[in-house]
Amino acid sequence: MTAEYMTTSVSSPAERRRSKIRARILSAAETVFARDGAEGLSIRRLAENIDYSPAAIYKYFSSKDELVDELKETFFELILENVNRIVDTSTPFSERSRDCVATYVQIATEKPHHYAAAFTGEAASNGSKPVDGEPGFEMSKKGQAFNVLRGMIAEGIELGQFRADLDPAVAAKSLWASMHGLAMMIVHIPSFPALRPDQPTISREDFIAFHADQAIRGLESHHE
Amino acid sequence: MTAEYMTTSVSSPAERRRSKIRARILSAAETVFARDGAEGLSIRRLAENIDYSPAAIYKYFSSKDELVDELKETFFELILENVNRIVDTSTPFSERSRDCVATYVQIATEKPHHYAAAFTGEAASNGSKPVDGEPGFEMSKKGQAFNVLRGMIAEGIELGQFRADLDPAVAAKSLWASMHGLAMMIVHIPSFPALRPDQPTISREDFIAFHADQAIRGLESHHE
DNA sequence: AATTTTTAGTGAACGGTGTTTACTTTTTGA
DNA sequence: TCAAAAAGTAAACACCGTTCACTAAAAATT
Repeated sequence: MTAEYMTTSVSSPAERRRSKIRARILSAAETVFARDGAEGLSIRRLAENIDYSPAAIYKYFSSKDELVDELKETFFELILENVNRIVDTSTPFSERSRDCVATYVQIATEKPHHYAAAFTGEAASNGSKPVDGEPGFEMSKKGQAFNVLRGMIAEGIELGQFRADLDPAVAAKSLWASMHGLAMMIVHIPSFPALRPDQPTISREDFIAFHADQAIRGLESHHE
Repeated sequence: MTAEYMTTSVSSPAERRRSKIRARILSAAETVFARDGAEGLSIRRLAENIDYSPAAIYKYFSSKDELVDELKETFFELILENVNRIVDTSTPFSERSRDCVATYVQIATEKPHHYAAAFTGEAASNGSKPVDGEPGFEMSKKGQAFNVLRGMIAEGIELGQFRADLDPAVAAKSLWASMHGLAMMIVHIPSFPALRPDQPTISREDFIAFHADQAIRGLESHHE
């Protein structure tokens, strides 16, 4: 019992083979998902794509939800990476903070199905599993992204650029909600910021910048 | 052909009977929908509730989507009514504008399934029917609600409370997106503004007020 | 090396969905 | 009264996620 961990090296050939197939399933799923979203991804069609029987998928994933959850987590990894890249630059704070939130929206725009699914699946899975010994929100990629945002706001307060009476955690949630709203709008209304397919409004890029600016303005203190 | 409209009074008994049944279907659907949302509402269970065969529904609605669309439109009617009630009060503008957007979020919170469905179904139906002679966005309840918001911002600009360089239409969309984000957060994360079922954050009501204040601040001009 | 045990993979089925088709019954209008 | 239109239905179609009983292959144990 003591030397149990010596039975295999860090991963046996069998384990490596297994996770290779898992990855192949995920990869095929990712392709379909990016094109057709969560509803368009069916276990049956997925199985057909990789020449397996539908039941075979269940040897690697306990449910479709679990499979999709992995795609979502990978997506949040992508967001986190990109946001961190902005945070770590040395551009002036006011510019950097605006870039940071705009980038968040930008990525959501590029993978709309991922973004929509990442937030619309929550209720079902969150309500039914309050498993107490879980990894926990703080360590999930989503949680990490939130912490980056909160840190940024704390920095702004220290610099005197943001109002001193702000609670960074509350302000971060508010700012996040604001960006989330724009992301969702773009995801669900393809022509946004145009309300109809036809004409006249500013470009999406400019709108994102405006919205980010607007949200950051709300946090700023006004000393002149 | 000229006196066609005299064939019946404004509505024949047959027509009244028909729309009564239609209303009965919608009413039963509304009940299920409020409890279980769009996915939980099935034509088959609905038919069972009102002692009809599933196929019978299709004599009144051409698809499930059309049925759900009517529920959504009614919901937007509710939002519009409530927002208008605030707009028409004579409280000071800065308070009134905050109340207005907070009310929007409040109603979304009270009927989460309606709100979520109203925005998550859009892409599919919007992309495939650019019927050019349509009723049009401007006259839909959603469109009217937007116009109210834009009008409010225009008023703020005239009063000198909001920045003069704002485009009311753009600012309205940004403000709307901001409120939409909070509404969606609350809808999909039941514990929001708490990120986890357990502890410590401000009350939801206070958070909504904070968020509304934050968004309006972004619009304000700073004269002192 | 032989044998047991575990794992990978499958076909068929269960219960569910939205929707269509062919059919019967009822209601309506001339 | 009688043809036409509308209301209503049972049965089927084509999907869906998931489970079950089963076989074939690989791994582990003796």
